[in-house]
Amino acid sequence: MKQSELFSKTQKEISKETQSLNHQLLVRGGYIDQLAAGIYTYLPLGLKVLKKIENIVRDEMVKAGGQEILMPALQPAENWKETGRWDLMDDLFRFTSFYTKKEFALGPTHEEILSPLAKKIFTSYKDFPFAVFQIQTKFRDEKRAKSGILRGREFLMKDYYSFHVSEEDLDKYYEKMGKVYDRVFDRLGIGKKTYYTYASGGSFSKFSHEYQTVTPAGEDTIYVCDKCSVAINKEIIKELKNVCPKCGNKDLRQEKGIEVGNIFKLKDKFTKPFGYYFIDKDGKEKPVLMGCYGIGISRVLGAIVEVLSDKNGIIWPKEVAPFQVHLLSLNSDRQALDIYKKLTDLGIEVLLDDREESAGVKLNDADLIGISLRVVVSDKNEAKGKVEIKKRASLKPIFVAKNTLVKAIKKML
RNA sequence: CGGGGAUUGGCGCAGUGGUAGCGCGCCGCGUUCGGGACGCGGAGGUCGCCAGUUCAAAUCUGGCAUCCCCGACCA
Repeated sequence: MKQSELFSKTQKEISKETQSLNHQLLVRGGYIDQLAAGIYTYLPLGLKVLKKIENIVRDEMVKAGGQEILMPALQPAENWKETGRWDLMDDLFRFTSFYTKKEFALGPTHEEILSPLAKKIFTSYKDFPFAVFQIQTKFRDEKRAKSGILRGREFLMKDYYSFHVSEEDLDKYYEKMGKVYDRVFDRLGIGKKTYYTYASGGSFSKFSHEYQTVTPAGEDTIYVCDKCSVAINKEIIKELKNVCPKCGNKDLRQEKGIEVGNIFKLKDKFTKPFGYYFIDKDGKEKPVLMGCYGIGISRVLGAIVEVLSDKNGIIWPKEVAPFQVHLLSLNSDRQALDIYKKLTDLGIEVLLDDREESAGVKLNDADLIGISLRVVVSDKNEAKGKVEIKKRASLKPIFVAKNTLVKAIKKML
Protein backbone atom coordinates (compact mmCIF):
# COMPACT_ATOMS: atom_id res chain seq x y z
CA MET A 1 0.00 0.00 0.00
CA LYS A 2 1.23 3.41 -0.90
CA GLN A 3 0.78 5.92 1.86
CA SER A 4 0.01 8.66 -0.63
CA GLU A 5 -3.19 6.78 -1.45
CA LEU A 6 -4.12 5.70 2.07
CA PHE A 7 -7.60 6.82 3.13
CA SER A 8 -6.51 8.61 6.29
CA LYS A 9 -4.31 11.46 7.38
CA THR A 10 -2.29 11.85 10.50
CA GLN A 11 -3.06 14.74 12.82
CA LYS A 12 -0.48 16.75 14.65
CA GLU A 13 -2.96 18.05 17.17
CA ILE A 14 -5.94 16.73 19.01
CA SER A 15 -8.63 18.49 20.98
CA LYS A 16 -7.92 18.81 24.67
CA GLU A 17 -11.32 17.26 25.12
CA THR A 18 -9.92 13.97 23.85
CA GLN A 19 -8.26 12.76 27.01
CA SER A 20 -8.15 9.03 26.63
CA LEU A 21 -4.76 7.90 25.34
CA ASN A 22 -6.05 5.23 22.99
CA HIS A 23 -8.53 7.73 21.57
CA GLN A 24 -5.83 10.35 21.03
CA LEU A 25 -3.32 8.08 19.36
CA LEU A 26 -5.81 6.18 17.23
CA VAL A 27 -7.35 9.39 15.92
CA ARG A 28 -4.04 11.13 15.38
CA GLY A 29 -2.61 8.11 13.60
CA GLY A 30 -5.61 7.89 11.29
CA TYR A 31 -6.87 4.57 12.63
CA ILE A 32 -10.37 5.58 13.66
CA ASP A 33 -12.86 8.40 13.39
CA GLN A 34 -15.46 9.19 16.00
CA LEU A 35 -19.04 9.54 14.79
CA ALA A 36 -20.80 9.93 18.14
CA ALA A 37 -20.18 9.04 21.77
CA GLY A 38 -18.96 5.45 21.81
CA ILE A 39 -19.42 5.02 18.05
CA TYR A 40 -16.43 4.86 15.74
CA THR A 41 -15.50 4.23 12.14
CA TYR A 42 -12.49 2.02 11.52
CA LEU A 43 -10.36 3.55 8.79
CA PRO A 44 -8.15 1.26 6.67
CA LEU A 45 -5.31 1.18 9.20
CA GLY A 46 -7.64 0.55 12.12
CA LEU A 47 -9.56 -2.12 10.27
CA LYS A 48 -6.34 -3.93 9.39
CA VAL A 49 -5.37 -4.10 13.05
CA LEU A 50 -8.86 -5.15 14.03
CA LYS A 51 -8.78 -7.96 11.45
CA LYS A 52 -5.41 -9.16 12.69
CA ILE A 53 -6.66 -9.35 16.25
CA GLU A 54 -9.79 -11.06 14.99
CA ASN A 55 -7.78 -13.62 13.03
CA ILE A 56 -5.56 -14.53 15.95
CA VAL A 57 -8.63 -15.02 18.13
CA ARG A 58 -10.42 -16.98 15.40
CA ASP A 59 -7.42 -19.23 14.88
CA GLU A 60 -7.30 -20.16 18.56
CA MET A 61 -11.05 -20.68 18.80
CA VAL A 62 -11.01 -23.02 15.83
CA LYS A 63 -8.07 -24.89 17.36
CA ALA A 64 -10.08 -25.20 20.57
CA GLY A 65 -12.78 -26.95 18.55
CA GLY A 66 -15.27 -24.13 18.07
CA GLN A 67 -17.18 -23.84 14.81
CA GLU A 68 -17.70 -20.34 13.53
CA ILE A 69 -21.23 -19.13 12.85
CA LEU A 70 -22.83 -15.72 12.46
CA MET A 71 -26.02 -14.93 14.30
CA PRO A 72 -28.21 -11.89 13.67
CA ALA A 73 -27.52 -8.65 15.46
CA LEU A 74 -31.18 -7.76 14.95
CA GLN A 75 -33.24 -9.85 17.35
CA PRO A 76 -36.96 -10.21 18.06
CA ALA A 77 -38.09 -9.20 21.55
CA GLU A 78 -39.68 -12.61 22.23
CA ASN A 79 -36.33 -14.29 22.77
CA TRP A 80 -35.42 -11.69 25.35
CA LYS A 81 -38.76 -11.90 27.08
CA GLU A 82 -38.26 -15.65 27.35
CA THR A 83 -35.34 -15.18 29.74
CA GLY A 84 -36.71 -12.05 31.36
CA ARG A 85 -33.79 -9.98 30.21
CA TRP A 86 -35.99 -7.76 28.01
CA ASP A 87 -36.98 -5.95 31.19
CA LEU A 88 -33.91 -6.65 33.30
CA MET A 89 -31.10 -5.42 31.08
CA ASP A 90 -30.97 -1.68 31.22
CA ASP A 91 -28.29 -1.42 28.56
CA LEU A 92 -30.30 -3.38 25.99
CA PHE A 93 -31.00 -1.35 22.87
CA ARG A 94 -34.72 -1.84 22.25
CA PHE A 95 -36.84 -0.39 19.50
CA THR A 96 -40.14 -0.83 17.72
CA SER A 97 -40.54 -1.30 14.00
CA PHE A 98 -42.18 1.76 12.49
CA TYR A 99 -44.31 -0.35 10.14
CA THR A 100 -45.15 -3.58 11.95
CA LYS A 101 -44.96 -2.22 15.51
CA LYS A 102 -42.97 -5.32 16.42
CA GLU A 103 -40.31 -4.97 19.10
CA PHE A 104 -36.65 -5.75 18.52
CA ALA A 105 -33.34 -5.58 20.29
CA LEU A 106 -29.86 -4.99 18.95
CA GLY A 107 -27.89 -7.90 20.33
CA PRO A 108 -25.60 -7.21 23.28
CA THR A 109 -24.79 -10.95 23.52
CA HIS A 110 -26.32 -14.06 22.00
CA GLU A 111 -27.39 -16.64 24.56
CA GLU A 112 -31.01 -15.84 23.76
CA ILE A 113 -30.47 -16.67 20.10
CA LEU A 114 -28.09 -19.57 20.36
CA SER A 115 -29.95 -21.64 22.95
CA PRO A 116 -33.11 -22.09 20.89
CA LEU A 117 -30.97 -22.57 17.80
CA ALA A 118 -28.84 -25.35 19.32
CA LYS A 119 -32.02 -27.01 20.55
CA LYS A 120 -33.09 -27.44 16.92
CA ILE A 121 -29.85 -29.14 15.98
CA PHE A 122 -28.23 -31.13 18.81
CA THR A 123 -30.37 -32.99 21.36
CA SER A 124 -28.75 -36.43 21.66
CA TYR A 125 -26.09 -37.12 24.29
CA LYS A 126 -24.01 -38.30 21.32
CA ASP A 127 -23.85 -34.75 19.99
CA PHE A 128 -22.12 -33.38 23.09
CA PRO A 129 -19.95 -31.61 23.87
CA PHE A 130 -19.85 -29.04 21.13
CA ALA A 131 -18.95 -25.38 20.79
CA VAL A 132 -19.74 -22.57 18.38
CA PHE A 133 -18.58 -19.01 18.24
CA GLN A 134 -18.96 -15.83 16.30
CA ILE A 135 -17.14 -12.55 15.85
CA GLN A 136 -19.70 -9.83 15.59
CA THR A 137 -20.68 -6.29 16.33
CA LYS A 138 -22.49 -5.96 19.64
CA PHE A 139 -24.64 -3.12 20.90
CA ARG A 140 -25.02 -1.86 24.43
CA ASP A 141 -26.85 1.25 25.46
CA GLU A 142 -24.10 2.50 27.72
CA LYS A 143 -25.24 5.26 30.00
CA ARG A 144 -21.82 6.72 29.63
CA ALA A 145 -19.62 5.63 26.76
CA LYS A 146 -16.05 6.55 27.58
CA SER A 147 -12.33 5.94 27.35
CA GLY A 148 -12.19 6.06 23.56
CA ILE A 149 -12.65 2.64 22.12
CA LEU A 150 -12.59 0.88 25.48
CA ARG A 151 -16.26 1.36 26.29
CA GLY A 152 -18.37 1.93 23.23
CA ARG A 153 -22.04 1.57 22.47
CA GLU A 154 -21.15 -0.49 19.42
CA PHE A 155 -18.15 -2.80 19.56
CA LEU A 156 -16.68 -5.95 18.08
CA MET A 157 -16.72 -9.05 20.21
CA LYS A 158 -15.94 -12.71 19.93
CA ASP A 159 -18.46 -14.82 21.80
CA TYR A 160 -17.89 -18.54 22.14
CA TYR A 161 -20.35 -20.96 23.70
CA SER A 162 -19.85 -24.56 24.79
CA PHE A 163 -22.56 -27.12 25.56
CA HIS A 164 -22.30 -30.09 27.89
CA VAL A 165 -24.17 -33.01 29.36
CA SER A 166 -22.51 -32.86 32.77
CA GLU A 167 -20.90 -30.44 35.15
CA GLU A 168 -17.67 -32.42 35.08
CA ASP A 169 -17.48 -31.98 31.35
CA LEU A 170 -18.26 -28.27 31.59
CA ASP A 171 -15.59 -27.87 34.27
CA LYS A 172 -13.02 -29.63 32.16
CA TYR A 173 -13.86 -27.53 29.14
CA TYR A 174 -13.77 -24.34 31.19
CA GLU A 175 -10.25 -25.19 32.37
CA LYS A 176 -9.18 -25.81 28.81
CA MET A 177 -10.57 -22.48 27.62
CA GLY A 178 -8.61 -20.71 30.33
CA LYS A 179 -5.41 -22.01 28.78
CA VAL A 180 -6.59 -21.11 25.30
CA TYR A 181 -7.19 -17.56 26.49
CA ASP A 182 -3.70 -17.31 27.98
CA ARG A 183 -2.30 -18.19 24.57
CA VAL A 184 -4.56 -15.71 22.78
CA PHE A 185 -3.38 -12.78 24.88
CA ASP A 186 0.24 -13.86 24.51
CA ARG A 187 -0.15 -13.86 20.75
CA LEU A 188 -1.84 -10.46 20.89
CA GLY A 189 1.25 -9.05 22.59
CA ILE A 190 -0.37 -8.19 25.93
CA GLY A 191 0.14 -11.52 27.67
CA LYS A 192 2.55 -10.14 30.25
CA LYS A 193 0.13 -7.41 31.23
CA THR A 194 -3.00 -9.54 31.19
CA TYR A 195 -4.04 -11.50 34.26
CA TYR A 196 -6.39 -14.39 34.82
CA THR A 197 -8.67 -12.71 37.33
CA TYR A 198 -11.07 -14.20 39.84
CA ALA A 199 -14.40 -12.40 39.67
CA SER A 200 -17.91 -12.81 40.87
CA GLY A 201 -19.63 -15.92 39.59
CA GLY A 202 -23.14 -14.70 40.14
CA SER A 203 -25.48 -17.28 41.59
CA PHE A 204 -24.30 -20.13 39.42
CA SER A 205 -20.71 -20.80 40.32
CA LYS A 206 -18.22 -19.68 42.91
CA PHE A 207 -16.22 -17.61 40.46
CA SER A 208 -16.20 -16.45 36.93
CA HIS A 209 -12.91 -15.43 35.46
CA GLU A 210 -11.96 -12.28 33.69
CA TYR A 211 -8.86 -11.46 31.74
CA GLN A 212 -7.73 -8.08 32.97
CA THR A 213 -5.08 -6.03 31.21
CA VAL A 214 -3.27 -3.79 33.66
CA THR A 215 -3.39 -0.13 32.64
CA PRO A 216 -4.24 3.13 34.39
CA ALA A 217 -6.99 3.51 31.80
CA GLY A 218 -8.77 0.47 33.20
CA GLU A 219 -12.03 0.91 35.04
CA ASP A 220 -11.80 -2.14 37.29
CA THR A 221 -9.70 -2.38 40.40
CA ILE A 222 -7.85 -5.67 40.69
CA TYR A 223 -5.38 -7.18 43.13
CA VAL A 224 -2.46 -8.91 41.46
CA CYS A 225 -0.67 -11.87 43.03
CA ASP A 226 2.91 -11.73 41.77
CA LYS A 227 3.67 -15.20 43.06
CA CYS A 228 1.35 -17.01 40.70
CA SER A 229 0.44 -14.26 38.21
CA VAL A 230 -3.28 -14.18 38.80
CA ALA A 231 -5.48 -11.35 40.02
CA ILE A 232 -8.65 -10.85 42.00
CA ASN A 233 -11.36 -8.39 41.09
CA LYS A 234 -12.15 -5.89 43.81
CA GLU A 235 -15.79 -7.04 43.75
CA ILE A 236 -14.81 -10.26 45.55
CA ILE A 237 -11.59 -9.36 47.35
CA LYS A 238 -13.33 -9.01 50.74
CA GLU A 239 -15.10 -12.28 50.27
CA LEU A 240 -11.68 -13.88 49.74
CA LYS A 241 -10.24 -12.08 52.77
CA ASN A 242 -7.49 -10.48 50.64
CA VAL A 243 -5.85 -13.84 49.97
CA CYS A 244 -4.90 -15.24 46.59
CA PRO A 245 -7.26 -18.19 46.05
CA LYS A 246 -4.63 -20.01 44.04
CA CYS A 247 -1.53 -19.89 46.23
CA GLY A 248 -2.61 -18.31 49.49
CA ASN A 249 -0.38 -15.27 49.07
CA LYS A 250 -1.54 -12.30 51.13
CA ASP A 251 0.81 -9.78 49.58
CA LEU A 252 -1.33 -8.49 46.71
CA ARG A 253 -0.67 -5.47 44.55
CA GLN A 254 -3.52 -3.13 43.67
CA GLU A 255 -3.84 -2.17 40.01
CA LYS A 256 -6.32 -0.80 37.51
CA GLY A 257 -7.39 -3.23 34.84
CA ILE A 258 -9.48 -3.29 31.69
CA GLU A 259 -11.50 -6.45 31.18
CA VAL A 260 -10.52 -7.75 27.74
CA GLY A 261 -12.09 -11.17 28.12
CA ASN A 262 -14.12 -13.33 30.41
CA ILE A 263 -15.16 -16.92 30.81
CA PHE A 264 -18.30 -17.90 32.63
CA LYS A 265 -20.12 -21.08 33.52
CA LEU A 266 -23.72 -20.36 32.65
CA LYS A 267 -24.83 -23.90 33.43
CA ASP A 268 -28.57 -24.05 32.66
CA LYS A 269 -29.33 -20.35 33.00
CA PHE A 270 -30.02 -19.94 29.30
CA THR A 271 -30.90 -23.49 28.32
CA LYS A 272 -33.73 -24.09 30.79
CA PRO A 273 -35.85 -21.06 29.81
CA PHE A 274 -35.81 -22.31 26.21
CA GLY A 275 -36.51 -25.88 27.23
CA TYR A 276 -33.20 -27.10 25.90
CA TYR A 277 -32.77 -30.67 27.18
CA PHE A 278 -30.81 -33.57 25.73
CA ILE A 279 -31.85 -37.22 25.64
CA ASP A 280 -29.41 -39.30 27.65
CA LYS A 281 -28.43 -42.97 27.17
CA ASP A 282 -31.22 -43.95 29.51
CA GLY A 283 -33.76 -42.22 27.31
CA LYS A 284 -34.44 -39.49 29.83
CA GLU A 285 -34.40 -35.74 29.26
CA LYS A 286 -31.70 -33.85 31.14
CA PRO A 287 -30.78 -30.16 31.12
CA VAL A 288 -28.02 -29.01 28.80
CA LEU A 289 -25.23 -27.08 30.52
CA MET A 290 -23.54 -24.16 28.91
CA GLY A 291 -20.34 -22.12 29.17
CA CYS A 292 -19.62 -18.79 27.52
CA TYR A 293 -16.31 -17.21 26.66
CA GLY A 294 -15.96 -13.65 25.43
CA ILE A 295 -13.17 -11.47 24.10
CA GLY A 296 -13.71 -7.82 23.27
CA ILE A 297 -11.89 -7.55 19.95
CA SER A 298 -12.17 -3.79 19.60
CA ARG A 299 -11.47 -3.33 23.29
CA VAL A 300 -8.28 -5.36 22.90
CA LEU A 301 -7.23 -2.95 20.19
CA GLY A 302 -7.65 -0.04 22.56
CA ALA A 303 -5.98 -1.90 25.41
CA ILE A 304 -2.91 -2.61 23.27
CA VAL A 305 -2.56 1.10 22.51
CA GLU A 306 -2.94 1.97 26.18
CA VAL A 307 -0.27 -0.50 27.19
CA LEU A 308 2.15 -0.13 24.29
CA SER A 309 2.98 3.42 23.30
CA ASP A 310 5.49 6.15 24.00
CA LYS A 311 5.39 9.92 23.71
CA ASN A 312 5.77 9.69 19.94
CA GLY A 313 2.98 7.27 19.24
CA ILE A 314 1.84 3.68 19.13
CA ILE A 315 4.16 0.69 19.34
CA TRP A 316 2.24 -2.23 17.87
CA PRO A 317 3.21 -5.80 18.64
CA LYS A 318 4.31 -7.16 15.28
CA GLU A 319 1.49 -9.71 15.19
CA VAL A 320 -1.19 -7.02 15.03
CA ALA A 321 0.55 -4.09 13.31
CA PRO A 322 -1.46 -2.89 10.29
CA PHE A 323 1.53 -3.61 8.04
CA GLN A 324 4.61 -5.71 8.64
CA VAL A 325 7.01 -3.12 7.25
CA HIS A 326 6.85 0.66 7.02
CA LEU A 327 9.11 1.66 4.16
CA LEU A 328 10.13 5.31 4.15
CA SER A 329 11.56 6.94 1.11
CA LEU A 330 13.76 9.92 1.89
CA ASN A 331 14.80 11.30 -1.47
CA SER A 332 15.27 7.89 -2.88
CA ASP A 333 12.03 7.04 -4.56
CA ARG A 334 13.37 4.71 -7.20
CA GLN A 335 15.17 2.54 -4.70
CA ALA A 336 12.16 2.56 -2.41
CA LEU A 337 9.88 1.37 -5.19
CA ASP A 338 12.34 -1.35 -6.03
CA ILE A 339 12.41 -2.61 -2.43
CA TYR A 340 8.64 -2.22 -2.15
CA LYS A 341 8.17 -4.48 -5.13
CA LYS A 342 10.63 -7.06 -3.85
CA LEU A 343 9.00 -7.29 -0.44
CA THR A 344 5.40 -7.30 -1.62
CA ASP A 345 6.26 -9.98 -4.17
CA LEU A 346 7.31 -12.10 -1.22
CA GLY A 347 3.92 -11.56 0.37
CA ILE A 348 5.18 -9.10 2.96
CA GLU A 349 2.72 -6.34 3.85
CA VAL A 350 4.43 -3.03 3.21
CA LEU A 351 3.26 0.52 3.72
CA LEU A 352 5.39 2.68 1.46
CA ASP A 353 5.63 6.32 2.46
CA ASP A 354 5.89 7.79 -1.02
CA ARG A 355 4.38 11.14 -0.04
CA GLU A 356 6.07 14.36 -1.00
CA GLU A 357 6.82 15.29 2.57
CA SER A 358 9.93 16.26 4.44
CA ALA A 359 11.97 13.65 6.24
CA GLY A 360 10.81 15.00 9.57
CA VAL A 361 7.17 14.58 8.71
CA LYS A 362 7.69 11.04 7.49
CA LEU A 363 9.73 9.96 10.49
CA ASN A 364 7.32 11.49 12.98
CA ASP A 365 4.32 9.97 11.25
CA ALA A 366 6.03 6.59 11.24
CA ASP A 367 6.53 6.84 15.00
CA LEU A 368 2.91 7.84 15.46
CA ILE A 369 1.51 5.07 13.27
CA GLY A 370 3.75 2.64 15.09
CA ILE A 371 4.43 -0.17 12.64
CA SER A 372 6.88 -2.55 14.27
CA LEU A 373 9.55 -2.59 11.60
CA ARG A 374 10.75 0.46 9.70
CA VAL A 375 12.98 0.50 6.66
CA VAL A 376 14.47 3.82 5.61
CA VAL A 377 16.04 4.37 2.24
CA SER A 378 17.67 7.69 1.42
CA ASP A 379 20.23 9.12 -0.93
CA LYS A 380 22.64 9.23 2.00
CA ASN A 381 22.25 5.55 2.76
CA GLU A 382 22.21 4.73 -0.90
CA ALA A 383 25.60 6.38 -1.42
CA LYS A 384 27.02 4.00 1.15
CA GLY A 385 25.19 1.04 -0.37
CA LYS A 386 23.25 0.62 2.86
CA VAL A 387 19.64 0.43 3.95
CA GLU A 388 18.45 1.28 7.42
CA ILE A 389 16.21 -0.94 9.51
CA LYS A 390 14.73 0.14 12.81
CA LYS A 391 12.33 -1.52 15.16
CA ARG A 392 9.70 0.89 16.44
CA ALA A 393 10.33 -0.30 19.95
CA SER A 394 14.08 0.27 19.92
CA LEU A 395 16.11 3.42 19.60
CA LYS A 396 19.04 2.22 17.52
CA PRO A 397 18.74 1.56 13.83
CA ILE A 398 20.84 -1.07 12.11
CA PHE A 399 22.35 -0.68 8.68
CA VAL A 400 22.55 -3.55 6.27
CA ALA A 401 23.96 -3.89 2.79
CA LYS A 402 21.37 -3.45 0.09
CA ASN A 403 21.67 -7.01 -1.19
CA THR A 404 21.11 -8.54 2.24
CA LEU A 405 18.05 -6.45 3.09
CA VAL A 406 15.38 -9.00 2.22
CA LYS A 407 17.09 -11.67 4.24
CA ALA A 408 17.49 -9.36 7.22
CA ILE A 409 13.85 -8.31 7.14
CA LYS A 410 12.57 -11.85 6.85
CA LYS A 411 14.57 -12.70 9.92
CA MET A 412 13.02 -9.86 11.89
CA LEU A 413 9.38 -10.44 10.96
C1' C B 1 -29.08 9.04 35.59
C1' G B 2 -26.61 13.20 39.10
C1' G B 3 -22.40 16.90 38.97
C1' G B 4 -18.67 19.79 36.15
C1' G B 5 -16.62 21.59 31.48
C1' A B 6 -16.96 22.42 26.26
C1' U B 7 -19.26 23.64 21.21
C1' U B 8 -16.20 29.45 16.16
C1' G B 9 -13.27 26.97 8.32
C1' G B 10 -11.26 19.83 7.43
C1' C B 11 -8.13 19.69 12.48
C1' G B 12 -6.31 22.65 16.85
C1' C B 13 -7.53 27.39 18.91
C1' A B 14 -8.16 33.13 19.84
C1' G B 15 -11.96 36.54 19.86
C1' U B 16 -16.88 40.28 26.56
C1' G B 17 -21.96 44.22 21.98
C1' G B 18 -20.25 47.32 16.03
C1' U B 19 -21.07 42.30 11.39
C1' A B 20 -14.91 37.01 12.39
C1' G B 21 -9.15 35.93 12.98
C1' C B 22 -4.51 32.79 13.92
C1' G B 23 -1.74 28.02 13.47
C1' C B 24 -1.95 23.29 11.01
C1' G B 25 -3.98 21.11 6.76
C1' C B 26 -5.75 22.09 1.53
C1' C B 27 -4.80 24.51 -3.88
C1' G B 28 -0.93 27.28 -7.17
C1' C B 29 4.29 28.97 -8.11
C1' G B 30 9.31 28.92 -6.50
C1' U B 31 13.32 27.59 -3.09
C1' U B 32 14.45 23.56 0.32
C1' C B 33 15.25 18.12 1.49
C1' G B 34 17.46 12.80 7.80
C1' G B 35 13.28 14.41 13.07
C1' G B 36 6.81 17.99 12.00
C1' A B 37 11.42 23.53 6.17
C1' C B 38 10.48 28.53 3.90
C1' G B 39 8.63 32.68 0.70
C1' C B 40 4.69 34.65 -2.25
C1' G B 41 -0.36 34.06 -3.85
C1' G B 42 -5.30 31.54 -3.08
C1' A B 43 -9.87 28.75 -1.59
C1' G B 44 -12.72 27.73 2.65
C1' G B 45 -17.08 29.81 8.27
C1' U B 46 -25.68 30.53 8.32
C1' C B 47 -19.80 31.29 15.10
C1' G B 48 -24.25 23.80 17.60
C1' C B 49 -29.85 24.80 17.30
C1' C B 50 -34.37 27.71 18.76
C1' A B 51 -36.27 31.85 21.06
C1' G B 52 -35.45 36.58 23.51
C1' U B 53 -32.88 41.55 24.81
C1' U B 54 -30.68 45.50 21.61
C1' C B 55 -30.28 50.36 16.52
C1' A B 56 -26.67 46.24 16.43
C1' A B 57 -25.31 39.45 19.19
C1' A B 58 -19.87 34.69 18.12
C1' U B 59 -20.21 37.97 22.48
C1' C B 60 -25.92 39.23 26.93
C1' U B 61 -30.58 36.06 28.74
C1' G B 62 -33.60 31.51 28.55
C1' G B 63 -34.37 26.73 26.59
C1' C B 64 -32.68 22.52 23.78
C1' A B 65 -28.96 19.38 21.46
C1' U B 66 -24.22 17.22 21.18
C1' C B 67 -19.31 15.91 22.99
C1' C B 68 -15.67 15.23 27.07
C1' C B 69 -14.54 14.39 32.33
C1' C B 70 -16.02 12.68 37.60
C1' G B 71 -19.65 9.66 40.00
C1' A B 72 -23.66 5.88 39.90
C1' C B 73 -24.48 1.72 36.61
C1' C B 74 -21.91 -2.15 33.69
C1' A B 75 -25.33 -11.18 33.55
